[in-house]
Amino acid sequence: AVMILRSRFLDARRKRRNFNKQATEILNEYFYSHLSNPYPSEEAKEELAKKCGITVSQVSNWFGNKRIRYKKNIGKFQEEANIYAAKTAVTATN
Amino acid sequence: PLEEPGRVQLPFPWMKSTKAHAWKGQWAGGAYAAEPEENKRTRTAYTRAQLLELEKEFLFNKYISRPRRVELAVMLNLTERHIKIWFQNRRMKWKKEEDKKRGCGTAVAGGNTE
DNA sequence: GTCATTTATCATGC
DNA sequence: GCATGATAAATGAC
Repeated sequence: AVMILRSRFLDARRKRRNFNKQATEILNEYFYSHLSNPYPSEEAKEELAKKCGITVSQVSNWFGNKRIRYKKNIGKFQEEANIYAAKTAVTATN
Repeated sequence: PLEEPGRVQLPFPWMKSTKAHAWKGQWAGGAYAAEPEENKRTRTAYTRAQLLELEKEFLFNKYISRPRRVELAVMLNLTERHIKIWFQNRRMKWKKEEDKKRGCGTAVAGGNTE
């Protein structure tokens, strides 16, 4: 009689698996090189999805989570930001 | 010579809370002051019974009429706004599910011969 | 109305 | 024990 509790219980919904490191690299690279406006267009999302081997929805999820978590605690991401900032700075000088 | 070489990323507009509640001093020169616990966005936790009724209704009608919405609001002890928004979100979810089902059998992108 | 997004919350990974 | 991806209310642009 208790089974009906927890509407989200045995749903196949929240099966999460972490993205592989390379995908995360690509997403972070885009995020930090567009920090002034980290809102990829639909086309950009498709391209990112392809490069990362994930779906467009997953790309949207990632950016949504990243934006909210970043702005909620900028300090926490400072180190990460510097790493990727340095990475993209190389290509910027050319 | 006080400029940071590593450069602190500027507080860009998107980092500001969309609701005027979270930030006070804005960004004047990089310093910002967070307003404490003003008001958090509340997220209503629908009960199982409420969700069951809403789903049942959605099975009949993807769009709910105004009179029916009033009726349902009373029956479920929710506001009309709650129900309106629930149906909007539910339609979006439904569409996503349909798109997923469709994409399987028929031709994937690449677009031609059609 | 749709729809991308914000936000809180959930479930899992590790 | 938090980091992280997914889901679902709630918001706002259009």
